[in-house]
Amino acid sequence: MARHAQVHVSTASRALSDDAAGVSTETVQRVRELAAMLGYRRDVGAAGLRTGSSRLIGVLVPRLTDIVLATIYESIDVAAGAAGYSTVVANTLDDTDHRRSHLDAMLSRRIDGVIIGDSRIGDTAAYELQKLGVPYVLVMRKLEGHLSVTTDDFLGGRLAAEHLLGLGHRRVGVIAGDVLASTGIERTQGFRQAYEAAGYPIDDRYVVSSGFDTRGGLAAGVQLLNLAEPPTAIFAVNDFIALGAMGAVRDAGKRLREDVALVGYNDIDIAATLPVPLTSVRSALGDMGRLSVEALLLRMKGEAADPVLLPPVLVPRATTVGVVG
Amino acid sequence: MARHAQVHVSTASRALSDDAAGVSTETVQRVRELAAMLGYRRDVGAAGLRTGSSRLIGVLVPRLTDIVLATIYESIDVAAGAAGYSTVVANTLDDTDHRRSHLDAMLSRRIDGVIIGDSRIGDTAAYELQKLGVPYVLVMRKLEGHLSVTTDDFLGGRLAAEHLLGLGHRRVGVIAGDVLASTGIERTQGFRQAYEAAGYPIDDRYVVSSGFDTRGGLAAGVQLLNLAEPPTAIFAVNDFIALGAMGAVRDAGKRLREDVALVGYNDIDIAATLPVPLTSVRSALGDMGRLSVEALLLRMKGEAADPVLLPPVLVPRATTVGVVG
DNA sequence: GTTGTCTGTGCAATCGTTTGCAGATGCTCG
DNA sequence: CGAGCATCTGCAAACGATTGCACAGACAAC
Repeated sequence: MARHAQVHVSTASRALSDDAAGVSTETVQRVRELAAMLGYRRDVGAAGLRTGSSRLIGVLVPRLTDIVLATIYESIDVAAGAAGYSTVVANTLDDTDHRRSHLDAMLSRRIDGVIIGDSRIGDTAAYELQKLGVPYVLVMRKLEGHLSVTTDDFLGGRLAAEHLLGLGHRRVGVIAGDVLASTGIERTQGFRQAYEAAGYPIDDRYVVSSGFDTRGGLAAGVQLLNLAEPPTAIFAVNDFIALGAMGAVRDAGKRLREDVALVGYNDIDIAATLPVPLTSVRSALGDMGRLSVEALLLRMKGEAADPVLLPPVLVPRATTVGVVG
Repeated sequence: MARHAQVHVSTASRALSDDAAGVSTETVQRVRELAAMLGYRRDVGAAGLRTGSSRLIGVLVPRLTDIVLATIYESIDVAAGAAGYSTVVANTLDDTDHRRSHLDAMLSRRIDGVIIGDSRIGDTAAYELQKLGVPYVLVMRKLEGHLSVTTDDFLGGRLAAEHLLGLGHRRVGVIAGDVLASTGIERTQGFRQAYEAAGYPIDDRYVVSSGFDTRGGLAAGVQLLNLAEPPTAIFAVNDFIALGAMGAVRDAGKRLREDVALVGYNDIDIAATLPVPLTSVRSALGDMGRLSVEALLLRMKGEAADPVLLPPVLVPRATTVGVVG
């Protein structure tokens, strides 16, 4: 241990701490130099034992292979790092057992707070944390009664609907994602209500649920295109689903836009460079991550934080319009 | 603390430990029941303080938004979890400062081992860990003199070359990725050597480096297609680069396959469902993650582990062949 | 010269575990 | 019935840091 090196005992702790109050400048300097020379590293775990804070934030996501969540996690990690916290992330695969065991592991490490990115209707994780008194914030997906930082999914769905309505599409389909995730639910609701308000209510057969990945989009796309009167446009509640739907359109021998228009959601990087660039509703993923950390830090200080609802924007591309604006 | 609840003192520790030797079955049962009732959770950090093991494995990746690395990380986390370890992942963005600070944070948490997925030529992280005596394994990218688990990138490059040679392409371009990453280097070398062996050496102007993302692929693609005699086929050393190149082909008003054939690398999920499905060299990403954990666990036990070189397979699709086999 | 204030340092307890050692209890065997 | 042994439990010392408190010394004021 560095402290036993040359100098005194545990005055070193004070010397190495941020404010270093009550220690002579001279001593501080000497201790710090020695620490640097010896390659001394404070043991965060041991410090946490005493201070009660692990300086660790847990992040729950469905899957990191979903670029959307990976992007959010990246921004969370950056923001947390800037505040002096490390993050631990867990893939819960939208599965109760995985969530349980990962959350348990996090609590065993005396996590200081949790950012939940995988909540679903009926989910108990948030309630449990509430009961345990562990600060938490929901991100991306919301849940009634819990603080969340999300985009305005309802509005996003409406934007997609207005875009397609403006292009003259009357018979449209929706690939709605997970029926228990607020994102899929609200985007679908916003979309349907806009169509209904315009006088073209969408039949339930034209709304199919799916996984949030390419595979799910493919299957759902096939199902929609196999209807007796297939839709002339499809709204996919996320870009991966849209990519899968592209595969379905191709397999059905149809052309994107001319035969079937397609709108995705989130506007991930690759949407713009695809052979047929994808129209998508853009959400500010990085902001979401950053703001969720800010909200969590407030909660960890015991202060109140307000829910956040970021406004989405539709980016028109070749899957819906001929000439890109 | 649960132990002070009803029962004895720290016999509880023994009762809760895995083998529970030297404790009566009766006591074990009683303690465990009580622990369950009280929702007691062992503090891993405090235990680590005593035992010297944090049961934490650090993982260094360039970016999690790169699906390839996210996939590897997922499998690492699963394999580590099965062995009773948690993982912490860090985005180093292929940047020295980020790597330094993240590695420092990990060492401060007394990490038990590190899996390095972002090594580049000239990188010191591996040497530093070696010097500190912290077990580590390289994954995905190799580095001379360090244990690694990778796919046979040289062979993968050769497979791509043989495929294009077989289709009659003589003037080809390569988008080589990061010049300091072994993946890009070896895939490019394998590809070039196969072409050279076939009697069609590739001019340096037809080999351009790039970032490993869509953006980089787009820029490099534009550069290749702007050559006086543009290539009839392009080998991109990863699928995201290939996606970017697709954008370049589209922007140049050319058709995929007919005008410019395209081969990617890694065969990520979306490659198959694109409007024009992408020919790609598949590597067993999940296996790579799992095997890297196995190798690391061996090293952590002080045993020797052998380097692993997984064989890639080429999957032909519409960007190179008319009818998909 | 005594008292008081202030600054800088050291002491020791504490956080939640694990673990070597010793003590207690009950059993077996001679 | 006593010695010896096995089995179970408790004690206490670590692990590496933080922090309230007390103490030492310097200096000023009265």
